[in-house]
Amino acid sequence: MNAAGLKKGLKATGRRVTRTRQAVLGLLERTPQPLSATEIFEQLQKENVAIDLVTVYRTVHVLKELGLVAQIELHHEGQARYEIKEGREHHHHIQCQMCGAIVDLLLCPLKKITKLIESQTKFVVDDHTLEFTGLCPRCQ
Amino acid sequence: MNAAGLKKGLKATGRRVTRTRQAVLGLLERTPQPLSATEIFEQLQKENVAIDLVTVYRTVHVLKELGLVAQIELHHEGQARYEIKEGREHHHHIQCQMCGAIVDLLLCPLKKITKLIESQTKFVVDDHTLEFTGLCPRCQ
DNA sequence: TCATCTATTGCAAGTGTATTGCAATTATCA
DNA sequence: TGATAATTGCAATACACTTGCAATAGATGA
Repeated sequence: MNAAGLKKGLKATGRRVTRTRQAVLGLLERTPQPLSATEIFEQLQKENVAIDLVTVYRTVHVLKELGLVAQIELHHEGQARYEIKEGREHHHHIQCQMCGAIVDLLLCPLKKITKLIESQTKFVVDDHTLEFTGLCPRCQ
Repeated sequence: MNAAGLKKGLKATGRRVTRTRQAVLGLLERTPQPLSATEIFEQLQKENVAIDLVTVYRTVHVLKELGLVAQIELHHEGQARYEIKEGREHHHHIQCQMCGAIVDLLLCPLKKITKLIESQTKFVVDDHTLEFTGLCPRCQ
């Protein structure tokens, strides 16, 4: 686990290194798919890590602030998911509408398009979301 | 108002032409921005159209099924918005993170990219979401 | 026009995700 | 080790949206 990065970030912002923060970060690091707060909660329960769902929410919030974790919102899912950000390229996702599987897309095609949008709208673009849905090879 | 389209769609699916359905469609047609269910509810109240919030939700659901209205979900807004679909090109939006203003983007750059993603992931892509956030000219 | 049938509506209650207040707990540091 | 302040768990709350059911109101045929 990126314990050093976690510790450094927490210290730098006057926060404490706790069991639960380490457990949540550790779980996200060893899970390939983005997890929802509920999934984090349930998985840690299974692993006998005592943690409240409220604490999961507060923890992912902190991890986001430290830049260690990214929050993603998939199409019509009605809940946020979290994944490790540190050491990974900016990317997007595709989700199967049958089985719910989530796969990373390794390209983000929006850099050029962002320039175009800025000149068209006179906005200063700060961020974007891009998510695809469809059928995965198994569910076709 | 596209009363003909509404009537035709409703009849074709064994549904009834009601005051509330006409009122919701009419409001969406004369409002340039996408509206949330609560905003539809409040605006119709102002106009002395008696309607319950529950009915707004049920109505936009029907209008979506008829293909007359599109549901959009902006970045971190936590609520869906609805806009007229009929007669309009497929498009996306940019929202100002200061004042909340929503502006249409007149291009969708994802047709070519969709092909690429399909060959990369072996998914069959069905839909996508793409939303930008930033600062509008006034708020910069 | 009126009666009948059934879709639609409003109200109340219920879901599910996420947040907040506060007292109890625990990490940190002298 | 003991003081102090951040963190946690629990209960309550907020908010978007949905569901059950009785009352209402379109649609249809006589």
